[in-house]
Amino acid sequence: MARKTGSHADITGPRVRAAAEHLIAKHGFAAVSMRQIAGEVGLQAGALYLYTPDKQTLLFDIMREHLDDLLAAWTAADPGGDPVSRLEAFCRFHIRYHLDRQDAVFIAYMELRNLEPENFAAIEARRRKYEAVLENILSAGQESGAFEVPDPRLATMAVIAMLTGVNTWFREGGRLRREDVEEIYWDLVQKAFVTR
Amino acid sequence: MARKTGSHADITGPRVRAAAEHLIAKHGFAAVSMRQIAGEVGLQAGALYLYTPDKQTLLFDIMREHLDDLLAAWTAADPGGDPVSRLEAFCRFHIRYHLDRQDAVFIAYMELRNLEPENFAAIEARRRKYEAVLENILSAGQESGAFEVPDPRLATMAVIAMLTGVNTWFREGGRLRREDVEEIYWDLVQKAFVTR
DNA sequence: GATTGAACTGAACGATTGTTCAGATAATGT
DNA sequence: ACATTATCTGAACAATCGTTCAGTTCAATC
Repeated sequence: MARKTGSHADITGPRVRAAAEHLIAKHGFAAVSMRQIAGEVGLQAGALYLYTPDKQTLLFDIMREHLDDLLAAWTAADPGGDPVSRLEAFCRFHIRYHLDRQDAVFIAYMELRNLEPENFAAIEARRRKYEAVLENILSAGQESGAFEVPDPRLATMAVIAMLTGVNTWFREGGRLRREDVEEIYWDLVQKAFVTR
Repeated sequence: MARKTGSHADITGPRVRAAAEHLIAKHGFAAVSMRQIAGEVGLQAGALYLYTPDKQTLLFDIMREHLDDLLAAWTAADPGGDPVSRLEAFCRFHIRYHLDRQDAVFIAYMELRNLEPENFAAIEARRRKYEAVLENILSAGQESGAFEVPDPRLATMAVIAMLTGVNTWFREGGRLRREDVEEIYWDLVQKAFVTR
């Protein structure tokens, strides 16, 4: 038997990607087998190779797409204008976007060491690009006098780590809603940097 | 051949632990084989089972010891007294201690999902104990009026994520010394919480 | 100097890994 | 109705996995 009614590559491809993303986020790249991924989609392992050249590329594509989407989404969300409102927009955007894609975020942070050197470099370049967004906002605010930022590079890493950390504890339906979290974190960031 | 001159379990045991810690931090638990660990120590894989009942326990012991040491070290470092100086001490302690044990920290954060449920619960309990330390300091400061902390639980997670994040970018011999990092982070935390 | 026992080797085990591929199937185009 | 082709199976591959264990070796003990 083969080819169930109405099944097509356009459907199976994304399903493979989604199953891989879910399983890798849950158990880790090295701990997930091609057979597990195939099983989740209802396929035999061999069929996966119609949709990816190998396991490594499957991981790389997940991470690359995540970071490309992230950069594109910020470009669309960036309000421009003064550093203060841009910083607020960035904080709220970062929390919201990352909470919406927990699996991909987790993978992009945890599986870096499973990337081959060439792929690692490609992912790191994109991450630095995203970090540069925040660093530029902080530096601009520092120069305009709107912020007091002793070390923009360090502050960038501190804020990103803090905001991304939300993913480790936030649970839907818990004590706080997303909007509450956004609000409190922005309050912290604003107290730490915005001049009064 | 077997048993090289002067080699004893008291020496080999810690060497196995150290090799495992180093390799797991670098490549991930699932990606490291018992043969690799043994090779790093100059043993055959079978010899490892004189020092650990199985691979899972090797991982668990590394994480458990790390968190037990962390809790003991804070107990020794806690200056007591007013919330402000305790918060400062905690921030500096956390950065210093984590920078000194990058491999163990990395493992304790990244390999949670490779723990069997029972072991996971034991590790999580210790982590919550450590988080409670900071939450208690923040709550005490909030009540005494020394701090303005809108949500102590969230603030705890935010600060720990921010401080632990240092490990992802700090490099010995880089632009900043450890003392500089301590200073700047404490400045951020103090601005965010301490009442003026 | 013989005996003991801790420390380790080396080979083996069944299971599982990523990947390949010839062949089977069913939807589509003619 | 037939041929084509995209899609998938099922079996096979060499390699590697964690773990076990009978046997070897050397240091300490008597």
